[in-house]
Amino acid sequence: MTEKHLRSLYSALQKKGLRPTKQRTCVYNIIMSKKDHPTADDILSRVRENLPTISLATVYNCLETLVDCELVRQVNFDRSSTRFCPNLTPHAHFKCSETGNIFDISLDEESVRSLKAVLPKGFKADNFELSFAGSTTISSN
Amino acid sequence: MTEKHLRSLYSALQKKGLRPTKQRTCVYNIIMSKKDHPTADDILSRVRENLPTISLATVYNCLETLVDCELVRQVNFDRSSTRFCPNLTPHAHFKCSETGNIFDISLDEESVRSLKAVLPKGFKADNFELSFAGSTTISSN
DNA sequence: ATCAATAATTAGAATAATTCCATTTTACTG
DNA sequence: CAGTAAAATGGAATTATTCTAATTATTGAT
Repeated sequence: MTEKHLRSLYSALQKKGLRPTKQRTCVYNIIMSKKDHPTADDILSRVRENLPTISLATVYNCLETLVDCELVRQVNFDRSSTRFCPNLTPHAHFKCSETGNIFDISLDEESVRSLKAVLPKGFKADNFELSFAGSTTISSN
Repeated sequence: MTEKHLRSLYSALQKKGLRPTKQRTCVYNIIMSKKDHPTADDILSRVRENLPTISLATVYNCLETLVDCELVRQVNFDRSSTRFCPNLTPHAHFKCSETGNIFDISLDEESVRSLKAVLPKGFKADNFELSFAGSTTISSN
């Protein structure tokens, strides 16, 4: 599993002529190893368990690279810090107003189609973001 | 028209025991008088044409009040400054990657229903945000 | 393997948007 | 119109992020 991820990472980096440094590898592994939505700060502290001297600037650099390579996704909720998401399948997000927990809501092809169908002629979307806020009885996933 | 807005403003404020100050009134009028998506800074400079001494902090305070009273809506695109939107009907946003222009995309009831239908059992949404980024042949509205 | 060239990391300073705070001003109530 | 509570103000503080200049690591060629 980590092997598979390593290969995706290396080939995606190579495609752009970027180097597979230990910082990039570690940041990527950390994100892939837990299906949540950590902030750059969260990632910094998780990564520091393996690379105690990594800097926040590097974490930001690595994250930017990984997002550019489409290996991870960026999620924003209002003005709070950007979160990062290992889930590359089409999905929406739900944020519980009480707990702050964030859930991935998977979208089937039909939903994605009907989503994009709201756009009138003349608009071509490269990407979309759909997020909900509310309450849930689900504790976590 | 401004008369109608004034009445909505006053009654919404009254409902919460808040005072209709000239700053709040002016910020509200400015937002309602142009169907775009200004930032707090944009609003500051527009409002200063009428109230030259208003401060940015007050603009932020007024905007917070207006959002709480559900008289205007807040829109966030990634990490850029929050924008404010006079359109209270259900709609999505489209941001043109080339020009930065933001368009309201109106949603009929059916679309809103199918949007909310993506939520599994156990999730109850108070609100949602749907935004697209891409390119468009439409210049502006 | 070694070296130069280039890319990446680092720490800390800088920036941008927003919020906080202490003081002054304003609006409502009696 | 006086007193009180709310709101406005200017500036400092905060938060998330980006920039900068110096150091270190990686890669490709010898």
